[in-house]
Amino acid sequence: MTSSPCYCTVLKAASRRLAALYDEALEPVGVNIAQFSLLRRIRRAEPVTLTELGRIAELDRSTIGRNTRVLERMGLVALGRGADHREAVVTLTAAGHKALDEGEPLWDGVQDAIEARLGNTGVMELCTALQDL
Amino acid sequence: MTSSPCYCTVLKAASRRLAALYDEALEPVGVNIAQFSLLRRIRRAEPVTLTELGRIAELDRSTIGRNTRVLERMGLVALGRGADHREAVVTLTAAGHKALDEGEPLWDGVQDAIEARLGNTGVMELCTALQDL
DNA sequence: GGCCGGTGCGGGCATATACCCGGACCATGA
DNA sequence: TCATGGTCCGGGTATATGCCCGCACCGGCC
Repeated sequence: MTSSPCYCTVLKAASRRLAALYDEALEPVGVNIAQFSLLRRIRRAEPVTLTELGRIAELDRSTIGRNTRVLERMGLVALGRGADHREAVVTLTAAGHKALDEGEPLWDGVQDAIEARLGNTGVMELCTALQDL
Repeated sequence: MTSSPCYCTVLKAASRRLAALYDEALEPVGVNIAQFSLLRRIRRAEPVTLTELGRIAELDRSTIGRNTRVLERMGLVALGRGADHREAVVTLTAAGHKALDEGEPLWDGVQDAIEARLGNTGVMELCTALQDL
């Protein structure tokens, strides 16, 4: 057997390269891909608690809390308390919706570029493999 | 067109899951997969400067500098100055070699598990796609 | 020999990420 | 009612990552 590459390292490197692509495209909107993705998840689940958001995004709850607070400082989301006073409830602000609307076409551009580079089968295979990981 | 998933987000999530796998396996050695991977790169290129290491690992030079300093604090690598007094030269310590030797079989185990899960074609397709990104 | 552009490093700043812990709150059972 | 266990959040700590800036050093050119 020839020595295989470290799948984790290869994945991380590709992840960083890809993130840089998206970040550059989203630069005019003032958010990075992690923030944009989080905004989209919030829009889909809104109103949503931090714990639920963490579950959806497969992120540690404390990570979600911190990332959400960054969006709050940016004025893109609002944090409030739910009926259950333990829960922190997240909702999008008008500026948050605007950022999503402005970012969407830019994001689409990157998605299209990637699909063009990998081809339909390539994309399909990639998604299948990532899902199995 | 059905809406496609954000390739970057999917990739990052898979990357985190995978890292957790490797980290758990390497736990007895006391290093995480990022550190283990960096140690392997150092062993392959040793003696090597930080800038060169960053180029190899596709990481920002300041990132490599910091990560290497963590390994230095752990006693796994030694940092010195080269003939060119601007350069910081990295070499493995005995403890660094030991960590690599101990980690290798654990790392192999995770690699094998992944190959078993994806199958030969799956792994091949994944690597091809990641390379093209 | 001294100036000057180029190169390499480290520090500052910001975000992303995870683990652990303590405090607040809720619901249930005694 | 109230004690108990479970849930949720936030803060502390540590690593990972990138960008920018200033400092030190090197080599070539005058």
